[in-house]
Amino acid sequence: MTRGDSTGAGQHSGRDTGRGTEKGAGQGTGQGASGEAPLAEIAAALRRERTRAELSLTEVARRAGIAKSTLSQLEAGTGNPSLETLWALCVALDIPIGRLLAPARPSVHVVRAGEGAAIASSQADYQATLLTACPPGARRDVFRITAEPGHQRDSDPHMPGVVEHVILSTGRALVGTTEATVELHPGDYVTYPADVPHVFQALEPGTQAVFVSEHT
Amino acid sequence: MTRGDSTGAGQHSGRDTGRGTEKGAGQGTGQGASGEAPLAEIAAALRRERTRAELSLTEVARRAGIAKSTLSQLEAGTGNPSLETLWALCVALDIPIGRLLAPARPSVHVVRAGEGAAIASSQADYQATLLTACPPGARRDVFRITAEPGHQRDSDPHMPGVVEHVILSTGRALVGTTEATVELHPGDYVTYPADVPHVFQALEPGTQAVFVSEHT
DNA sequence: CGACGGCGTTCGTCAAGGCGAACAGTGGAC
DNA sequence: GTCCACTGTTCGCCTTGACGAACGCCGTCG
Repeated sequence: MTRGDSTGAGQHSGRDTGRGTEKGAGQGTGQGASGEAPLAEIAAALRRERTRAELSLTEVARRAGIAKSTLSQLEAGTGNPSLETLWALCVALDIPIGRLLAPARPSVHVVRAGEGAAIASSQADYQATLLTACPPGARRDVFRITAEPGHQRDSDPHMPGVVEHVILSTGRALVGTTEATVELHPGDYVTYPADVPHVFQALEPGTQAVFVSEHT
Repeated sequence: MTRGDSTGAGQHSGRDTGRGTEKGAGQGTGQGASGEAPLAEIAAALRRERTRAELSLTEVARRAGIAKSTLSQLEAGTGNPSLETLWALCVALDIPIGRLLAPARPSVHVVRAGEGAAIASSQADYQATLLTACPPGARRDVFRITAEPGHQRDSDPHMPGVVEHVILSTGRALVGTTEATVELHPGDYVTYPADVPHVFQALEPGTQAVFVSEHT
């Protein structure tokens, strides 16, 4: 790995040349585009999923058709698996690849009005901000929401993997998970996992928002 | 993998498996096929995302800190990238890693698309209106838009099948195809095909809208 | 007790992934 | 026209991932 640069053993992948760029990491909920190889996370996830399935390392290796030594090293955080290896493991564990690579990310991510990577336009009086890109295969339904203050609308957790997005149009509202609620002002954007309890509470009369629900 | 031993799967020597490319199959079931080699898909996704970002192969390779030869081979469908390589590419392209590895998931989930426009809420002071349901497999990117009146923003046709949605938050705007333009007021929603010339023209200062781009 | 079968780890070996250099095409500047 | 900067591709070389075998470690059976 990392032929030219950095340490040989280098966990840290070195090739973060692009690191410099780091444009606000648009991405919204993305996996945080952290620059280092997710070796440790892979290792942890691998072991986690394996124990969850109550399988032995040997058994998983056998099912995946890879050497157990390889799997052992992987779970130890050593090594840098190839795509085929990863794929085989995911099939063996019957999990989507993303489960290994996209660690649970229960954070609420806000893009304030005026924040976010603005996409340059040839016409200066037009601005577009990418709030979140869409993972392929995902389903996204778009709602318009009108809410009045007073009660607080609690939602029970939806199916795992559901993510919700809210862009406040007018008024004010408290939005987010019950543990991490944010006050939104017009133009603000927030996204949060919806497979945990979450809330939408209008703070002003005539509060309106655009609501996007994303089912994986 | 697909070494000598193995049980069942993966006879092909792996690498050229994908030659077929473009298996329409995938989609719904995700990786259910347990078939090998998301190679072709990686290759396609890689090139797709790269062109989407309007970057050259050389540039992406440079940002990722990998040899352009490697990237070239990857986009050609040859090779079996390591995790570090994949990760570096994802960082360089500023996309979540799952975007490359696609297939969503296994769970059979019911699609209740297009059911009922207005969704009743248990709390009367909360209203949600379903503007549009999402066709499975579609990709939707969500933008926030700020526009000032004056010029008219014309857009050239995008790729076939692209559909755009606009929900106006504040102000007024003319939106739609060049042949059928509509004036939007706050709360209004419009959708139109974007594979023909279309337009977004703010009519009031500080016009804001939520913009959803849908690639099939 | 020793033998067996399970586990996960470590050790050489070999092929394959990744690298850099050299390669062919393209478009613009002069 | 040549030169230059750039694209993406194809070639040897070499590091490194993946392999199988051997290892040490428990339980359990004979």
